[in-house]
Order: sequence, then C-alpha cells, then structure tokens
Amino acid sequence: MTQVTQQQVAEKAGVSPALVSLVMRGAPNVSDHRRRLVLEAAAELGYRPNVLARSLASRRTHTIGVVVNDLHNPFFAEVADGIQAAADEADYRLLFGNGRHSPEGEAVAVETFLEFRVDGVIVAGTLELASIEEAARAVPLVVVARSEHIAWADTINTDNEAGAHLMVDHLVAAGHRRIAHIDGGGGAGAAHRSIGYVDAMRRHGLDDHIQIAAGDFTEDTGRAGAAELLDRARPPTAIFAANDLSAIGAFDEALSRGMRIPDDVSIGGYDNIGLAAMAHLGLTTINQPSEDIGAAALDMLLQRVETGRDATEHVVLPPELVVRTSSGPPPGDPT
Amino acid sequence: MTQVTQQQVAEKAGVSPALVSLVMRGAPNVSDHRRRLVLEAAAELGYRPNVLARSLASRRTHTIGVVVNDLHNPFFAEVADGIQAAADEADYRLLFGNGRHSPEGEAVAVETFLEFRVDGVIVAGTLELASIEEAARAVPLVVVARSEHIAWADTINTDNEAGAHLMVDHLVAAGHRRIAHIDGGGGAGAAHRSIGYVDAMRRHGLDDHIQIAAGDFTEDTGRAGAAELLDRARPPTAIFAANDLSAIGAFDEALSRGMRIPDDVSIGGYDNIGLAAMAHLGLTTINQPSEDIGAAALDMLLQRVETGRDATEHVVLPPELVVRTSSGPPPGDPT
DNA sequence: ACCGGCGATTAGAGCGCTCTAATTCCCGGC
DNA sequence: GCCGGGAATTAGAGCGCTCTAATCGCCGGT
Repeated sequence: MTQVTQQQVAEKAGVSPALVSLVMRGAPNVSDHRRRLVLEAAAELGYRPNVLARSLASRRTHTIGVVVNDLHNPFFAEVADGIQAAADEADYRLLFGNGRHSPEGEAVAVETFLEFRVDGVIVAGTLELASIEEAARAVPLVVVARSEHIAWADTINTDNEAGAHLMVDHLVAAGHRRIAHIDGGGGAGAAHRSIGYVDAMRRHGLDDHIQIAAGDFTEDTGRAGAAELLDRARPPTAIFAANDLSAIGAFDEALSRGMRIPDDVSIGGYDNIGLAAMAHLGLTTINQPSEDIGAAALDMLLQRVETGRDATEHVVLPPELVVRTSSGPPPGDPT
Repeated sequence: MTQVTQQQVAEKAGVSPALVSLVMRGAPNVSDHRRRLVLEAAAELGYRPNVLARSLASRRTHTIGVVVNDLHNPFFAEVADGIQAAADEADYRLLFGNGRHSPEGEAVAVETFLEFRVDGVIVAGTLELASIEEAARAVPLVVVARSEHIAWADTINTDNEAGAHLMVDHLVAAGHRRIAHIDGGGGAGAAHRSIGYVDAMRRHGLDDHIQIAAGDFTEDTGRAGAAELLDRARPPTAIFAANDLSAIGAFDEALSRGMRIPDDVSIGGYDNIGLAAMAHLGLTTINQPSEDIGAAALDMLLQRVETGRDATEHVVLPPELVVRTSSGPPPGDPT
C-alpha cells in the first residue's frame, strides 16, 4: 500500500534519483552496470512509477482516451479492437470512457479525459459538435464514424449516405417499393443514413413510400419502430434499419408476429457486426471496416500528437453491401 | 492548448491560489463573495483542474478502474452499466480497461490503473489469481462474477455450480440424457459451471453421457464446440454452453446444419444477456443479475476505499433458470 | 477601547517525477 | 603526465496542485 519512490530505489542502488528516472524511461546513455543495479533495486522494492508525477513533470501521459457511445453496441467494440491493436503497436495505453448512450454521458467522459490530460482523444459516438470543438481546442482529437463536416478535428468514417443508397438500391432491385426506414436518432452517422434513404427513394420515384419510424440505434427502438411500421394500414415490405442492433430488434418484432423473413418482410441493417453473419439471422447489411477504422483513427491521432500536425484530415471509406438471407423479393412477387 | 493554472485564476480573481483550490473542491468555509469571484475568473479563463497534480498532492484520484475481460461480451457491458450507475451516484469517475479477452491483457490494464493510482479496481474478468493478489496489495479491489475462493479481495458473483445444476436438471427433466457441455475455458466462472455440469450429470446417473468440448466464451468457439459434438458418433441431444455468447455460436452451427431447435437439439446458455430473449433465439439460460452485481461491486469497493474496511466480503447471489424456446424434449421423445 | 474567539484566508512546504545544465569520469593523443 | 572531449551521472528547479499551520479580520462581551 505504501508508495515506493524513485528516491528509495536510488538509495538502495546507490545512485541518484535522476539516474533511476533515466533507467525507468529506458534512456540510452546509461551504463549496463548501473542499469542493472537500478533494475534490481526496483524489482526488490516493488517499485511502480507514479504516472501522475511523471505526467505532471513531463506533460505527457502517453495515454489516449477513447469515448465509446455505448458499450452494448458491438460495432463500437469492433472499432475499439482496431484502436487497441494500433495502440499496442505504438506503445500507447488506452483508457475507455462510457458514454452511456447519450451525448451528455460522452461529454462527461471527455471532460474526465481532459482533466487527466490524456495526449489525445478518440470520439466514437454522438458527442455534440460544440463539445467536440471545445475539446479539440484542448487536445488532439479524432472523430470516428460520423458524417458531419467537422472542421477542427480529424475524422474517419464511411460514406453513410452512399451506404444507405446501396441498401435501398438492393431492396428496390429485389422488387420492393414500400421500403421503410427505422431512424437512428442521434446515433453516429444516423442522420446521413436517413438522408441517404430519402434520397435514394426519391431517385427511384418512390417518394410516396417514404416512411420513417423513430429509433436510437438500440434493439428496443428497433423493435418498437418495426411494430409501428407493421401496424400501419399499408405496412412496408422491407425495413431498412439505421444499424444492425435496431435491425435485430425489427427482426425480432416481425418474427414474434409470426412473420417470416424474408418471405413476409425483408430486413436490412447497417454496420455488419459479427452477429449479423449468424445463420439464424443472416442479416443483409452494409459493411463498415470497423477495425480498420479504429486502427486508422489511432494512427491519425498519434501523427497529430507526435508531429504536431495542424491541418485536419478527413478520411472517407466506401461502404459495402453484404447480402444475406434477411432480404429477398417482396411477398406476392412472381420472381 | 495552453494550461490555465490555479495561479492564473487566483491572480485574475485577486485571491490566493489556496483559495482557488478550496473553491474548486467545494470547501464549506469560503465566503459567497470570493467563491463567486473565483468561479467567474475560472470560467472566463477556461480553467480546468489538472487531475494529475491534484491527485499527486492529495493521493486520491476519485477514480475507479474497471477491467473488462471482453468488450464484445454483452454480459460485461451490463455489469458495467450497473457499476456506472452506482459510480454516478457516488460521484466517482470510471475508467475502463480492455482485457482483450486474455489474462495478460487484463494484467496490462490493471497495471495501467495502478500506475494512474486509481482509488480502487473492479476486475470483471479472468485475471489470474496471482495477479489479483498482487494488485490487491496495492489497491482496494473487488472481483466480479468469479467463483474461486479469493482471500485478499472482495468478491461478488452468482453460484456458478448451482446455476449449472439448474440447467442440467431442467434438461434432464425434459427427457434428455445425452447432454453435452461447451466449456468456457478461462472465462469468468466457467470452471465452476463445468464442475457443476459434471456434478449434476453424476447425480442423475448420467456419468457415461458426460461430454465436454473446449471453448472460451466466444461465439466462434461455441460454433466450433457444437460442430465437434454434433459430429460425434452419438451426438448429444442437448448442449449446455458455458455462456450465452457461445450458446449463440452453437445455435448457429446447429441451424446451419439444417437442424431445428429445439426439435433436433436443445441448447442452453448462461448469463441471460439481452440478446437471449430475442424471439428468433429464445435462448434458455441462467440469469445472473448483472446490473445489480455491478452496482453492488462498486458499493463494496467504495466502502472499502472510504472507510478503510479491512476484512474481505464475499457475496454470492442465487442464479435463476430462464426457460425459453431453445430447449424442449429430445427428438423421438413421445412426450 | 480592548480582548478572546472563530471563521475566512494565505504562506509555504511538499507530492514523485522529469529535464536542463552542470559536473564528474574516463580515455586516447601528444 | 597532462589535456581535451564525449559519455555518464547528478544537482536542483520546477510541473500544478493540496494541506497544515499560521495569520488576518471581524464580532460580541466587558
């Protein structure tokens, strides 16, 4: 419980505290002899450097804070994996902050990170633009998986509008006309997926069939949204949910009404989380290269942290349609 | 980017740095007049307390580190929610460390926390006992969801053996005899679920039907384990997976072989994650009150942190069988 | 007017480390 | 044997904050 300090190690090893500091940081110009001496003393005493003191003195924490919107959403877990892998490689440590599925929660997490003086922050969530701007003034920051135009921070994401187009095009090609959308609310990228949906419907001359149910990227709202849509006088023959989680909810709602998928209703998602590939779901969805996004986000961030790059960078990756068994021709279609 | 310090706030407000410190900490004996003065100056300057410096001086970070075994496992996300809720209430901040699904990864995360001198640590994972012991010497620590007897730390978990008994009893009652188990490897509580499975099988005189496939709490190994079991000469009529995630994998494997559930094979899981309740899965499983566990873990920890309680505490909650549609009588059963 | 007492404020010494500048050490060259 | 120079080591001043002890200021009581 008691703190072992550099000082104590120094005394035990018979050297100066400064030398201990050098050894602990792996400095080059230390004689093997003394290095060994110090290392031994440290091990014997169970010395553990105090990051607080170190960071206070060096103004660097060598730590990146990652704000995750929702620990429950596998998409973020996948992005986090990518970040983690890149961080391991670069020898940075990672701290995660839980956004509790709300912008306010994320703001709290960011504030915590700022107070801890992390070297950089990655926002994988729905933090408000104003908060992002403020945070970006204090620390290098990159925003992941959003489509908004953000001037003061790096961004990396797929083209969410294009992704929505892919899905609608696919459904239309299968013969659907009454294609509804379950919105993602404030979810990362949700707004642009919604825009893309409306766009594509218009392009296909399907203006009259545009139907949107509210949602927020969760299974629960997916279920509720599907219920609402399926209860309508002219229910959709296909439902495009803003993300896989809500698609799963919609899937579940349809099933529990005794509907068959895709025979009675087709369902499309977005994200291509691992679960989507499961045989019992077979969710048609839009793939985002989540781990790559995470890894790239960390790389961009470190580049900024270490080289002090100032100009912002914006990477947009192409989304990709993944067709599985949850989509097919609409009921009554002769094809 | 530049640090605003207490000193600067003090100058601007025309008071001493010490007073600023008092105000920032919400100390009682400060006149309203000065308090306002300081607060205004702080806001104007955009002052943000430096937690590093604060913690270095006060030896308290007011932060709890939570080591999560695997960001992908919803069970941990649920536990985390419980911890988060309790932390919000107690006004402690939370930092999450990703264990990357391995004891070594968790050890790294714990080390990071110790270096940051968090006030306490919650381990929701598979960290090795030796590491736990070492960490527990340096910081108050509670271990979640494990069944091992741990002397030097608080623990909270459900009775994993009893849970396994419930599942086997249920399956036997439905008429099954060839009940196999997909192991959870080093997963939290997995060892005792396995023991419970073997125990219960013996109790029912089913020694000869004991079959265990290796696994590690993931969908992938669930799938592989099921494949291995179903390929055997006398395949099981029921599979009890060590957790829901691997049960889902097993579910998927069975389905993709054209088997029907529960008609051709029954499947049972453990954890009762949100997904398990979905209609298309309808996973029979063992419920653990995950959020309650998380909340209780934090409470125990804080009690230790704040009152310096020394004796360890061990809470064991009862597991609960949740029967859904993934389990039923074995094929060919007249019932 | 003076004093005691108490709440409000401040001075100043660290917390454990890093970093710059200064010092010491050691070696080869002359 | 002496000197220069580079490598190895150390002294010492902070980093931004908290905390203890000391000081200040104001009130009522006498």
